[in-house]
Amino acid sequence: MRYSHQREVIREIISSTNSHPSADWVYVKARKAIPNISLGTVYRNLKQLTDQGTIRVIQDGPLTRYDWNKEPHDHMKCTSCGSMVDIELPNDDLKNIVKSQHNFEVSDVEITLIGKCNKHD
Amino acid sequence: MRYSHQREVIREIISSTNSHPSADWVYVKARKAIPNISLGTVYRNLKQLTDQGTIRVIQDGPLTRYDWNKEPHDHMKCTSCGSMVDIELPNDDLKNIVKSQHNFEVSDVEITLIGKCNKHD
DNA sequence: ATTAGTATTAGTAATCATTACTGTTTAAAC
DNA sequence: GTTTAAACAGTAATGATTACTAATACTAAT
Repeated sequence: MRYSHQREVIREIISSTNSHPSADWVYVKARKAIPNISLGTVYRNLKQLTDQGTIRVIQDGPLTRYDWNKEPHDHMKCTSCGSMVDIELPNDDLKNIVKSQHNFEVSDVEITLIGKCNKHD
Repeated sequence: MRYSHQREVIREIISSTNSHPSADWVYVKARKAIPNISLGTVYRNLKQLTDQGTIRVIQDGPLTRYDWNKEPHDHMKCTSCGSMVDIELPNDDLKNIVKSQHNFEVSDVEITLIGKCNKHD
């Protein structure tokens, strides 16, 4: 893939946060570096970066978010503050269950825990 | 909530399938019973049925689907045929991990297994 | 360094799913 | 039957995403 300044800026924006930003959030940030960048450019590059495995997509209900952390991990979503936090959970047991009981070959496990984080005790 | 023929038809359509249909799929089906039913009516009633707990929403990537099965359960999504199949998985271990390690009070656990189902060996 | 070729861009229009609005219809309480 | 508010059909509006197009800018070959 050919170098582009816009893509590099977008990649850096996503790499610099743990907040799993949406396309629009990236767009607002990107405009501070490149004021006339186009929203279409943001979407196109997010797709390219996803396709080449540089970032990954996570789905938060109907909202699409992006994540630089490609290590296998899951998420906790807080219903009070809306934040989505990374967490590592074991899932070998789950894989084995579906493999043995349903003959379903698992390539990926997505776990989201919904609840209240420790800020809202 | 007041009775409505439209809502009853929509509820029956969802209850009659395990395919976790989208709003549009329900709309197409509903028009066979009520040819001039409005898409807005479908959405409004899907929301009402969800709010009153008669059906539940499941998120398939950016696509919103509906499910009559309110028992706690998870889903297997086949990357070959796109089907989404119900499965019951234990998740007490996961709840305990996040409770003890992150002080995160879990109200709901959503697990989606992505892979190939037994039709595509 | 210049050129040529093509990927990428900005800007805008189009699409898709969903929600909001508005005047009309209808369930159901009196 | 009359009344009243909820629900409706039809349509417009919204928000996220994708598609289009002419101009721009990397990059490899000259």
